[in-house]
Amino acid sequence: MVEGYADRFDGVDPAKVLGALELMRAGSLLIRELEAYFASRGLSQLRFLTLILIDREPDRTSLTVGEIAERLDVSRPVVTRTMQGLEQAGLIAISANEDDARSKEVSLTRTGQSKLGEVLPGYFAILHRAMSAGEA
Amino acid sequence: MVEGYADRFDGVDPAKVLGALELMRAGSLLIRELEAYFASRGLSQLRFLTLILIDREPDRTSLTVGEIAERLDVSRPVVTRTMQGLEQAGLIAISANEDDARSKEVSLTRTGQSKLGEVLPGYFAILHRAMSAGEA
DNA sequence: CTCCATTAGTTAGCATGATAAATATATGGG
DNA sequence: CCCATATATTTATCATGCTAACTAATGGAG
Repeated sequence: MVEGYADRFDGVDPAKVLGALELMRAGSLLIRELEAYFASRGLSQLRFLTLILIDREPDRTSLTVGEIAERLDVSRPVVTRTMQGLEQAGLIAISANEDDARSKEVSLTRTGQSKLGEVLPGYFAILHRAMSAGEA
Repeated sequence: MVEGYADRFDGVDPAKVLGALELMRAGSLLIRELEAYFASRGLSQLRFLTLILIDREPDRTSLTVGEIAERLDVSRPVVTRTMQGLEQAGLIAISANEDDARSKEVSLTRTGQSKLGEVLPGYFAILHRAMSAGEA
């Protein structure tokens, strides 16, 4: 279908257009697969990535809402909402920042650490398989 | 960051994991860029793809809600909602199917055809540029 | 012919992304 | 010291995807 259109525009290479469409498709499918995996374990991609991020932070055991938003490249309100869910699930603890009362520190609970360890192997397995199988 | 984890799981190739992460990242960025482009023209990806789909259908000038859902791989309720918006915007017309009163035929209006022609070059330009520049 | 399972579409409600505006705290110039 | 501005987070609202449940129409078995 693309060729019929692409012919009509200068400087457009149908192969590249198809590549871009394939990229979006493959990316979306992988994201969808991961969301399903996480959902079956009471998580979501963003919840999971938050846990990893705090776990892997060198020299510290907590991050602020703003830091999480920046590093995961999502808006702060989304992080706020996600943290509320994670706290209710007992996977993180939220405490005051001693130096700045505006800020909050988010750290993993033991439960959060366990959950992370429990979910990681499957996560990498899905990523690994995705690149071994379908993708171009 | 990936290596530190991947080492701990058998059969996981960090390069493939990184490739999968890059795939998701590139796909998401491209989708985001297209959504921004369409939003600036009163469309969305799904609205645009619907217009294209009807326009390119051979031998017919309309499609049903179900056909659109199936071909674009989205759920029917999403198509219903999207068609309501497109109809209000005057880009499509919805009429009864003579043979089956449950079904509806969605066709492009002149305005819809113009809008499509107006937006297509920019669309292909974005796809083309995405594959020429950033992607691995 | 009638009844019931199936099909087309819609409505209701949830999740997750965004932006704009509200709230609370910090901080620097006068 | 006080106010204006800036920063950290939250609240409110919107967009767009989903599934489940509802309505209306179809069509085949008996």
